[in-house]
Amino acid sequence: MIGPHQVTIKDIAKRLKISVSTVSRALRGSTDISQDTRQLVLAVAEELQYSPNPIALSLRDKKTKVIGVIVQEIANNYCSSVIAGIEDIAFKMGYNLLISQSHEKIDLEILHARLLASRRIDGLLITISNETINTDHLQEMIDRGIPVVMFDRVSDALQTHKVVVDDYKGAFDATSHLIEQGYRRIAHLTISKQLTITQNRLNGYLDALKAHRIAAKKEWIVYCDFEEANMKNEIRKLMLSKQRPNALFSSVERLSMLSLKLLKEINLKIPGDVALAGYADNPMSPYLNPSLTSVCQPTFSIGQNAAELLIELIESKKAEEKYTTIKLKTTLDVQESSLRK
Amino acid sequence: MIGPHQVTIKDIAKRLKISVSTVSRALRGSTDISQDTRQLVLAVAEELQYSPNPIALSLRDKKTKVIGVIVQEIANNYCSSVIAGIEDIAFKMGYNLLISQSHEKIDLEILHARLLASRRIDGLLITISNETINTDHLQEMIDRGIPVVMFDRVSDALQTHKVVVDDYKGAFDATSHLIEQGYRRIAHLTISKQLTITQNRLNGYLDALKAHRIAAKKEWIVYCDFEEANMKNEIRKLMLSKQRPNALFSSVERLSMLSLKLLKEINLKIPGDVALAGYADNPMSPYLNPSLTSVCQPTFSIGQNAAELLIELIESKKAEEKYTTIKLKTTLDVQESSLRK
DNA sequence: CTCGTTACCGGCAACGTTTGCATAAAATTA
DNA sequence: TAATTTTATGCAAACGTTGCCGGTAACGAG
Repeated sequence: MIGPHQVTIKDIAKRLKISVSTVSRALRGSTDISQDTRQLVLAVAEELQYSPNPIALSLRDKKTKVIGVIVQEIANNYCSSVIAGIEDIAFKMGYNLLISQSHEKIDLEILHARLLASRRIDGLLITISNETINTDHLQEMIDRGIPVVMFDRVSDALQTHKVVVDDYKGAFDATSHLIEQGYRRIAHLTISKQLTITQNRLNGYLDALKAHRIAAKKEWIVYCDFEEANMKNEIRKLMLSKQRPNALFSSVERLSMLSLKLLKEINLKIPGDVALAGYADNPMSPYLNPSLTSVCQPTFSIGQNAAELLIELIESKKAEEKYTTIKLKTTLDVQESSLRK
Repeated sequence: MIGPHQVTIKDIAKRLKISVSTVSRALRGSTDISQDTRQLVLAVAEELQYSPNPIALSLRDKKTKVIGVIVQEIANNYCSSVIAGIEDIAFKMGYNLLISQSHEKIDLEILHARLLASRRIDGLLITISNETINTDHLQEMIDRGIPVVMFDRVSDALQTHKVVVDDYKGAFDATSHLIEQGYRRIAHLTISKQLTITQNRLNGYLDALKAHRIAAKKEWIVYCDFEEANMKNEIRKLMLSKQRPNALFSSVERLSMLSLKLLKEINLKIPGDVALAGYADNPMSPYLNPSLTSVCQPTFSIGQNAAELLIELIESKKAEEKYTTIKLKTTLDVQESSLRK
């Protein structure tokens, strides 16, 4: 086994009996150097398989070429697909990714933000946890000079670039579709009240009802937390109530999937007894039983856009005075679960 | 906006008019310091929100507390779930993750390995691409002092810790199950010949046939590459042949899913015309139409085990002389797609 | 009163790299 | 040939941190 010594600029210098500064200049192509020595240095560097130590560079330049990413769960179709989009751009621009999970907990989100900051990341991409109301920890990042770009679950409280989808329209279209298929007793399954994203989806749902002169019912707007047991309970309670709805529109993938599971468990026919439509990012949705009508998000593109905005922010020295919010389109993939009864 | 100056040990020293070494000692709890100054330093550190610069530490200690991970695709149920397991352990042990994708290309795999090495990662976790035969690039890592642990797709060529599932048994059980359900004309869909993992699965399939005195047919062992079009073509060719099989056992998730899609497209009933069983890591498999009989892998646990082995390797100074291979169990989840005809 | 011990603290070097400044040699000009 | 410019190189500092070495008081013992 060869010694694990990483070859440095000093090794090259020693070998050629010249100074490290000369080697450095030769390597980075300064004009201030003779052709002869440049060739020599390059040759030895090649021979020794020299690669510059980014740690040393980081210490000097206070740039790490690393982007932090905080998501709720890596093992989640939406998140992993967005990350793939982020990685696509980051790799092309010479950045690496440091990925952390908040597991939907504000405490973990804050902890990881601090941890990433202490790692001296150049910028942060984040979709906030469902517990997150206060965004001081993110403002703190920005104040420390670490730009932040939000995607998916964003917060109005924070002034920065954001990448979202048109949540309102996605919900409006899905609900309208259910109505057009003849369903008028439509319930809405959703999560935490404080997220902008779920508020927008709720509004899309409500406005679609209103547009078709259907009165909304308070009992049919069901808030769940992220526990699977709780979600199932809420859905069960709703579906066993006297005045039960004949269609469900769910605002997040987990609720869409759990509805499908639970309705089968309690022997309700889909769409015979209850129609189903919801946000979902599972590529297998069209192959479920029944195939699931879903609002599809351009996840890869969301990641790409967010990464591009962030890197722009990182590399432009001047402080940004104008922040933009990119709003991408969703598509409604109509399948069996929402067809006319 | 506050200046983006990161507070250092020097700031504390200057504030208290003491030397940096004293501050350092106070911070890291050396006994060689008076209680008074220690308290003072701690107080100022708290007030200034000091956090040690890991870059500087890395430069000194040649340890980055960063683990590199190379997978084929992040946006893949198997990979993202393994990564979640890795992250679980890594976080607890104070490590961060640098994640790269090979996209099933050996060139990208080599490139990313080198890139991660130049980032001075403390260790590497990898599942190799389907193009990877030669593992010199990984041996190179080990020679440079960066321990490597392989998971899922491992290589016999490399001497190191490995974490796999019992591929042979998973395939044997699934094939046996199909036979017991009355199917005897069973084809096997798989990918690149050179992967140990697919070889083992192939052997499990073959031995299950042999155990039931069924002759294997060469034409029914179908190798596909990773192009969706190619996969579909191969399956179509197989299913439109004169002597077509009445059951398919696929060795990877993508093939399982694509079979299901394609068979529906060409109007073959599952399991009426063709039964289906295969490796799959999609939590929604039981809710597909038809629900899919699948070999399930303990993905999260694979990640945890791999991370534990790697960190052990990193933190034990002594060179390892014995490498272990952890083999985890799979479970066969029987669903509609493989039921008796 | 002197010597040795102890407790506490500062200085310096090192990790790998870049860069401004100084300097020597070479080339150019007067 | 002397003066000046150009070219090529070396030196040292800096980034933030730790560890070794050395030094200075205060203190107790003889």
